[in-house]
Amino acid sequence: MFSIETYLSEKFAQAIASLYGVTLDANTLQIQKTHTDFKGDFTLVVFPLLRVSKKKPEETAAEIGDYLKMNFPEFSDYNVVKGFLNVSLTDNFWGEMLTQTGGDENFGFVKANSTGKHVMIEFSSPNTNKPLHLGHIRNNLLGFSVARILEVNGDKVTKVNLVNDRGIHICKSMLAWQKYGIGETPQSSSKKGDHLVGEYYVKFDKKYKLEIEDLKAKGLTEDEAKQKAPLMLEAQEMLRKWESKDPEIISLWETMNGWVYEGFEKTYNNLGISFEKVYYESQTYLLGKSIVSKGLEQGAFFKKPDGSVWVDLTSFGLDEKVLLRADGTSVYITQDIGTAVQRFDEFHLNEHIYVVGNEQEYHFNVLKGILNRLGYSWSDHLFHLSYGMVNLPEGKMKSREGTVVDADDLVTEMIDTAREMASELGKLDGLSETEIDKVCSTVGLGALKYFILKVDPKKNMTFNPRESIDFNGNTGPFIQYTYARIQSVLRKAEEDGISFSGNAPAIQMSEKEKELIKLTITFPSIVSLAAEQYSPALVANFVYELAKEYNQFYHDHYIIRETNDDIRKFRLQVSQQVAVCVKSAMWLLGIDVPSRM
RNA sequence: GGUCCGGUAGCUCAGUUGGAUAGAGCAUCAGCCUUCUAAGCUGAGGGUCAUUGGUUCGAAUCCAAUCCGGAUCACCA
Repeated sequence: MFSIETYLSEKFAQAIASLYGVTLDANTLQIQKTHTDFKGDFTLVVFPLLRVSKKKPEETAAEIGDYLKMNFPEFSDYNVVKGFLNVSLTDNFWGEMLTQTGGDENFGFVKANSTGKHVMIEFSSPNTNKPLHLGHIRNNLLGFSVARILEVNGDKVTKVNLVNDRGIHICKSMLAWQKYGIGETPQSSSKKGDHLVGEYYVKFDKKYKLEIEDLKAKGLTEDEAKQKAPLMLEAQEMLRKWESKDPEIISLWETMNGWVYEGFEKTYNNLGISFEKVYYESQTYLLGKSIVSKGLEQGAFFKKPDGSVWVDLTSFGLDEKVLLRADGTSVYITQDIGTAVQRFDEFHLNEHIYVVGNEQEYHFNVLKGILNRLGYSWSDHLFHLSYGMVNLPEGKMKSREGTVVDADDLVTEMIDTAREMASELGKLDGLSETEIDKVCSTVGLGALKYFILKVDPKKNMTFNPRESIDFNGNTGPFIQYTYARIQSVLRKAEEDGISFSGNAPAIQMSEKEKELIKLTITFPSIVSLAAEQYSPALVANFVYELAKEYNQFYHDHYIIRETNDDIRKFRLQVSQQVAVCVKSAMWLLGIDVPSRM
C-alpha cells in the first residue's frame, strides 16, 4: 500500500546516506504533517539525526533540504525552524497523487480475503428477557463496524451473535407472564415482542420485591427473604422443568422467545446490523463439560473435596476459578470454553474477537488462561474487544430507576428529529414521501451511529440525548451533508455536460486543494490503523476532518462556476475523490450517505 | 484491600510509536446567503493537560508517588 510517509522517508534516508554516510532504517525517521502555521507540506524532525550529522540542528536540516531540492524534482522548497525541516512538494507531485488514487471506488480497501486470515467476531449477545438498550447499541455498532474494517483489510470475517435464551432470568419473565399475563400476545396488545416480554420481566421484579418486603416484615433477613420468596422458588422450579424438557414449559419458552426474536429482528434491521450465524445458549450451554473433564484427567485442573472442579490461575495473576459445580453442572465460563474450541475446530479460525463490555475483562482473562492451560495454541488469538460503558449525563443507566434508554425508542427519536429539522429548513421540499422517509432515516441513524462510534471504544462515554440530536459540527449529518453537497455539484457537472475523467490537469493549486489531496491519500493508512487498533473512532475522526476541510474548500472556491477548464476539471476530480473517501469511511462505520439532504 | 482502566476548555471529545505556540465541536459573543445545498463558512473569548517529582535536546504522551472517578476480584451471566 502506498504511504506518503514511507515515500518521503526513503528520500530522506537517501539524503542522509549520501550526506553523512550512514544508512538509517527509513521508518525510524520522524515525519509529520507540517503545522498549519508554518510553510511546508511535511516536516522532518532532525533532532534524532544530530548524532550522525554531528552538526547543529539548523545546519543539518538545511543540508538535507538542499540535497532534496537538488536531487529530487518533487521537492519544490524547504525552510528550517529550529530542529524542524519543513519541505514543500510541487503541485505536479500532488497532481500525480490525485491521478494515481482517483477514480477507484474501492480506494483504500484491500482486496477481499487477500490475507487468508479468518476472523470470527462475536457481538450483540442479547438476553431474551428484555429489549435492547443503549449499551447494546454501542456493542452492535462497534462489532459491525470493526467487522467491516477487518474485511476491507483483507480478512475473511464471520459475524456471530450468541443469544442468551435460557436461565433463571428468562424463567422470570415466563413465570410473570404465566401468572399475570392473561394471554397477552404481541398481536393482542400490538406491542413489539421483546418489549412485551421485557414488561413481564419488570413485573416479576416488582412482585418479587413485594414478597421480599413481606418476608422481611415477618422477621427474615434480606438474604433469606430473597431465597425464600415464593416467586423465586417458582422460577427456580421452572428452570428445573425447562432443563428436564417439560413440554409445557418448553412450549411457553419457545413462544415467548419467538416474540422476542421477532422484536430483535426489527431492531437489528433498523440499525442495519446482520450476522452470518446466530448461536443460542440453549444449544451451547452444555458444551465444554467434556473438555473440562479431559483437562481434569490431564492434570490441568483439580477437584475439591466436595467434587467441584477448579482451575488455578494464580500463575497468570488471576485466582482460582470454578469450572464445574459439585453437582456436575456447568457454569458460564464452561460454555465459553466449549464454544471457543468448537468454533476454532469448525472454522479453523486465526482470530476470535469478543465484543463485550469492559466489566468482563477479568472473565476473558480467565478464559484465555484456561485455554492456555489446556494447551490450545490459539488461546493467544482470542481478543476481548473491551469497550467502555455508556453513561447518561446524570450517571449510570439503571433499570430500577427507569433510566435505561431503549434502543427502539432512541432510533425512532433520532429519525423524528431528522424529519423535524429537515422540514424546518425546507431541505426536502419537492421529494416524494418515500424519498423523504429514506433521507430522514439515513440522517437520524447517521447522527446516532456517528455520535457513538466517534468515541474511542476503550473509553467510557457520556450519551447526552440533547447533544446526540445536534446535527451541526462534529456529527454524522455534517459529514453526510458534505457528501450530499458534493453529489449535488457532480450532478450539476453531468447536467452541464462537463467531463472530468482522466489525469489531473497541471494547475497551480491552493493550499486547501493540496490539503484535500493530502488527506485523501492518507485514507488507506487510516483504514489499516483502524484494523490494527480495532477502532472505528479513527475512521470517524478522519472523515470528520476531511469533511471539514472540504467545506472550507467549497466555501472559498468555485467549482462548476470556475471558468478555467483545467481548474474546474481539477476541482471536480478532487471533489469526487473526497466523496469516495467519505462514502467509504462512512460505510466502514455502517452509516449510509444520502445524495441529497 | 489486590488488579485493571481513566482524569485534556463550562460540556462532549481528538491529540498515531515523546516533537514546534495543546486542537475540534457544542454552548456564549460578533460577522457572512441577488453566486455550485447556510445541516455551511469566518472571527473572538475560554487551558497550571488532576497534583508533585523524575527520565532528556524536548513530556498531555514514558517512569514513580499522591489525589479523584469507574470497573472487577460469585458454584451470576
